[in-house]
Amino acid sequence: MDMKSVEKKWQTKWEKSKINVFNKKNADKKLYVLEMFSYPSGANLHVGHWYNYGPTDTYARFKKMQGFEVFQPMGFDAFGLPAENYAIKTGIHPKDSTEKNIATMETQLRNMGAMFDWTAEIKTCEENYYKWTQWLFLQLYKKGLAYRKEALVNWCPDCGTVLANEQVIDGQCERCNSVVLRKDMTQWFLKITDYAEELLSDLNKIDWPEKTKLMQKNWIGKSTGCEINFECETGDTITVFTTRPDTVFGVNYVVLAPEHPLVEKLKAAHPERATAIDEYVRYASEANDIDRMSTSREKTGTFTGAYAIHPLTNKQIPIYLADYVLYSYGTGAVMAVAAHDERDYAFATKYGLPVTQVIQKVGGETVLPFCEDGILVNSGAFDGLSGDEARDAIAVHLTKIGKGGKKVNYRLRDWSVSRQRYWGAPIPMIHCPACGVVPVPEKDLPVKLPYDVEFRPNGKSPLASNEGFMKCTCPNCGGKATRDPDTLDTFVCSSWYFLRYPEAKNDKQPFSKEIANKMCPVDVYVGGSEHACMHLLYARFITKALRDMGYIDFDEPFKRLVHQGIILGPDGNRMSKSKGNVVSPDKYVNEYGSDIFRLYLMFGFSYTEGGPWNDDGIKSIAKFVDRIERLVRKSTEKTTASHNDKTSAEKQLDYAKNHAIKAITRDVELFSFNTSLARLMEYVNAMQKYDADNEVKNVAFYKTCVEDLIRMLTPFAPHLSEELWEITGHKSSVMEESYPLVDEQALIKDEIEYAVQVNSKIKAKMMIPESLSDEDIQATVCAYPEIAELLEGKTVKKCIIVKGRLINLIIG
RNA sequence: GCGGUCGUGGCGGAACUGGCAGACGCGCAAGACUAAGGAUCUUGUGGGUAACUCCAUGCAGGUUCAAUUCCUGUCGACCGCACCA
Repeated sequence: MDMKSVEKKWQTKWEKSKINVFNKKNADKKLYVLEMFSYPSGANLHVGHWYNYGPTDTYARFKKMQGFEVFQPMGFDAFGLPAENYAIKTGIHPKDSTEKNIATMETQLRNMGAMFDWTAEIKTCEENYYKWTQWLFLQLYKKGLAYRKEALVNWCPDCGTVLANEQVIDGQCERCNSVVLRKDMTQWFLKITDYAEELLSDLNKIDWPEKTKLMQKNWIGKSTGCEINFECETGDTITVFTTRPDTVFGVNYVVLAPEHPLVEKLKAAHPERATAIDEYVRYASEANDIDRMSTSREKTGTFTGAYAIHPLTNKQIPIYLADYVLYSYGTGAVMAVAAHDERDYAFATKYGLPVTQVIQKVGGETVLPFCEDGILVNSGAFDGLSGDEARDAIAVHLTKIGKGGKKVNYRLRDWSVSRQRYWGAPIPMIHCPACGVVPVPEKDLPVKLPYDVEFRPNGKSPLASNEGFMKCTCPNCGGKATRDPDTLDTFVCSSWYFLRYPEAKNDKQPFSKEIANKMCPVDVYVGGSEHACMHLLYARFITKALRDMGYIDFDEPFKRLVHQGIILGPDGNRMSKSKGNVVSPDKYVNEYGSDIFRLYLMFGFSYTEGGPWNDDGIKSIAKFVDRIERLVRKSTEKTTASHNDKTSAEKQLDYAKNHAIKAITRDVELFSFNTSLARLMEYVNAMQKYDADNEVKNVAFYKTCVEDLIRMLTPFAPHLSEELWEITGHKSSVMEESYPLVDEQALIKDEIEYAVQVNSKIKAKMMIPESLSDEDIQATVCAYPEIAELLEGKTVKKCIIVKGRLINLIIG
């Protein structure tokens, strides 16, 4: 079969019949199947795209044949750094290169033959989309979920620009490998931390891979502990956070992060330490990410000269600065318990500070630092309590005396969304000298991204140098004002796109509440696991925020999530141009066609595992397809020899068919495409055997077997199946057929083969009638000559029967 | 360092809630049809052994009538987080 022309033929027919377009009339049976949209980076689809989209399309088609009204849209995550970097290198404008790439990728995606509903296409870089991304930002601002603050950003001194976190690889610039520095800049943040608890607890509600849920859980990083106040000699209070209030009697010193605001006051109170403090603060601020983040780095710090008062013992506690304490977590200050914390122990040992043991190991010698739970000692009234008891009792006591109390902290930080980059959605904010920060009125959206901009990096936002863009009037007072020169992180664009698809052309709203509630959440979302703590977390946050603002009624964007595995290069490494191990799908698609290529992707790998590319098997898939074609063509030949009853051969074939239907129906649901195809192959083998062995067939029965085969194959090889369906004399599309249902009757066998074990070793196999009771089975087995021989002179102590599988006789 | 996933033939990979390990396919071998076959079909194929049988799911133990599956330890690969108090 000439797959090229067959594919073209059916793609054209599908296009004409609008079979892939979602039919709103059937919305009550909707199933929203979504693949993560692509970034239009290169011109051609790579194996990863195919591996994501091909098998998922099979799932979608399968569900459609089961009667669901499937909505499977496709679009492009078109803003972002690669296009801009490419522009910096080549001078080709990001808009031009992106549009060109999209055009090519669209063609390739159409040639793939997936049932994407192209009427719902989205491109995030188009005005009719980013207008609503800006609208989203304004709603978050109104709700108090977007705010501005000074923060440290990644700064590449060689490129002279700010880098996104994703552009920093192991503390280095991904482009020039310079060590990235930290720089203070005023940035927009989204308050994802407001949703930390719900983002954590709602993980229980969603059908996602456990691994991904765990990654989000760790990323959110809830820790339950206690805040404790230390009165400082300056009259200020240092609040520390600890998960180990049970060790509070062992506090040897208090540590502030070098960025802590109290540092200035302490310095003023202790001029003799001013030089040392200044030096240390400078040292800490100059440390780059690699050094600062390394756990093996030697602890450093300096004494402030000041003391705090221990809230329970009233002892004087020295206050230190050290950069192993992070300003951005908790209160930016900790109580150091050298005896029971490895870091504090290392620091105390280095600076000759005392180490006070307050926890004793249960059953064994206590070796310091001892960081596990034990029994309290040297802790006044709390002596003898265990860890849990002590943590509770001490927290309660601290609350009573007003020196602290229980507290929950999260590791999750607010989401920094300002990018000093050109190719993104402009932040719809205006800076007015008189009124301050003023949001752009919604009626003025979109804030258009100008085309003529010098986007080569010079350390400032590219838009800042574009006067036409920057100059504006304040919507509040009408005076001269300037626009925010930054653009939004592209993850903002992709945090809500699934809401837009059902109404991609709506020019009045981003989406309507009614349709969003009907179409969403996404029923099955398929994409790579690398987005676990970025896109997938952001989308959950935005969904919850929109719900709280009353725009939608559901809590979670993606009900079920599946990650495809990664196809590696033939050498077992990740595909990369520099390694020269990139496999291009085009070569195979041209040679074998899109159906065979996707069949091979499904058959050759375990979908969620992926693995090294190997094309040995692709020919075998081509052979498999040939066999089916021959079988189908032969079945259409005129034959007069027929009979109407069901012989045992037909019963066997019927069994094989229904066995395959049952297994495939179960396995496709689990995204287990390789086993689904294995069952389909078994069925084809059974048909071949029947065809070869039976000159005289039950023609009517065989015809349904052939037609069911085509139906069963349709989601896996849609073009081929349409062609075969036509060959068997049908005028309609096979995609309008129902997926065959299991006839359970056909699966009932008169006799089942049992494995017979004696003392857990297999001794025989025998056929046993289905209907026998356990007693009868045992009697039958014991009477079987081979077994009876082994039983001679022994008694059967126990007989274990696993219905339909195995019998184990324990004798002695 | 912490957390997680995974180790099965020459290869890709199967094995539902513990129940006949190796489904399906590749490769390989033999045969058939052939002038020929890189086409097609048939048969065989975990390892050792002449055979009865024995040994096999990274390694070492344990639980069980029964372990690829559960538990403990250990080695290796991969992924995520990483001074989070």
